[in-house]
Amino acid sequence: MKKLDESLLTNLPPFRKLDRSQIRQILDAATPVRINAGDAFFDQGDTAEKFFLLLDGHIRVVKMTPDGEQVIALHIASGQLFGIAAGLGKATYPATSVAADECLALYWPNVMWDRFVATYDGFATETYKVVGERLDEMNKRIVEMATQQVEQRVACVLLRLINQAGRKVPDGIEIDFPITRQNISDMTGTTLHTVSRLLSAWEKSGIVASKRSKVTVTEPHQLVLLSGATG
Amino acid sequence: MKKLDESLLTNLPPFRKLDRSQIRQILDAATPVRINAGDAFFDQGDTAEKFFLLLDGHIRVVKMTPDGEQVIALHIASGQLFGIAAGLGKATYPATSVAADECLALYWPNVMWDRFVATYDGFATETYKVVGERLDEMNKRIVEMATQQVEQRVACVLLRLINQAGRKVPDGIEIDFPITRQNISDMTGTTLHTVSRLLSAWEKSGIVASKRSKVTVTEPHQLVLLSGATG
DNA sequence: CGCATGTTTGAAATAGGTCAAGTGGCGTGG
DNA sequence: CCACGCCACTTGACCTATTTCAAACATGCG
Repeated sequence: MKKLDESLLTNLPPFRKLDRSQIRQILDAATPVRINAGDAFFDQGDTAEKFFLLLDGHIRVVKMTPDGEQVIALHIASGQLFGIAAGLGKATYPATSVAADECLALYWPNVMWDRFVATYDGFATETYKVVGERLDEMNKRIVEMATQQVEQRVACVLLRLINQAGRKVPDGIEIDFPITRQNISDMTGTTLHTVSRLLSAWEKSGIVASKRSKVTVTEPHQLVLLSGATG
Repeated sequence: MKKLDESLLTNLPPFRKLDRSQIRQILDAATPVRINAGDAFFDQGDTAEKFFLLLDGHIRVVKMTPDGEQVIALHIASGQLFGIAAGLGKATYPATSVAADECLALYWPNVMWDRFVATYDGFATETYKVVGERLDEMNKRIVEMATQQVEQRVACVLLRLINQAGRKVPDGIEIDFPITRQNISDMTGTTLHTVSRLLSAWEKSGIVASKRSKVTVTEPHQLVLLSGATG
């Protein structure tokens, strides 16, 4: 196995305060994994034995209900830690991590978690900051689901996605990974039919453009208006 | 100010591993506060300068939307830390903490947070375990809101409440703090009318009994059935 | 080229929200 | 101690956003 390049980690929040030799140590302890779109790094309920860092690609964090329905709790973009059950005192992963596109990640065994926290200055702080942000995001979703109509929720989700995984293209901002109407409905607690109708309508008004599994927002501002300005 | 009794903290998770002298130190650094039902320890958006431990009473964690609607994110029972923005790298409190009944709490200035984490063994671990549990709970709520109908959501909330703050009474399990239909609707993303209709119906079937601002579940098992078994 | 997967769209059905009106307990102040 | 007013609660009637059902229609991969 060839050595991983140190530049992979240098600029990521959890490792920002570390020097080259520390990063070297961390990398030498890491195992790389690559998975295809649609596959999972781990499943909900699996014993949590490792924690991960996503280097490339996008992950959908999916929860399954007992009766088979699924809900997408959030997305993870490259550069972020995930599967950190270890850090939160959990024995099993609370959700499944499905690759939205081809993904490359590193992982470490859980025993390293405490070591990282103890040894590397800033690792704990930066990490729990990320946890705080996820808490916030989930909070916002709860509020949205509780107070807003479907149209606004879908608008919010698209805005959030272009913020987290948007790529500038000539005619607007494109969501940088494959995403279906069904996916969007799993994020908003609605049906693919309703999402389809909404996107069709928005496409007619020139707010979005979409192909199969691909969405581009052409008029973000219009979408903000539709979203009820909650973000 | 008279000295606080050490037994207050001895059996709470964050302090479980500490000895008497350590607990003494912690208590000596704490300030007690008492607030009335309906008042708030802090408001959403306030600069986060302290973190709290609830000794007695029940708190509603409330988020306000820009347009004045409110959503109850979760409840906090006595013995739990709250307002721990500090530990998650946040500069302001993300929600308002309203007392559901008369509340007694201790607080410490934020600077103590890092000290606690560094000095007291087990404090960080136990605390982040609590964060993990809240994440879980929020997750569950998101899934519920996304997949279940109002009736099931309300059933779930009642079950959760009797778990977290239930008190055995002759005719069932009572929620140990005042709670209105409006409160329940703020927790489930519905209207007080719908909640009222549901409770009326359940009261007719003998599943619950309720007075003004008081709910008792008489047939928890029936409620589990109605909840769709997600919990 | 054909199948699987994703998408569109109409029509019918409904859960639950909105509107409106009224009841009843309870604490306060006279 | 009583009456007043507030606040929580209830209930009916109506209305509509969204889901459900059903049926085609694209698109792209093997």
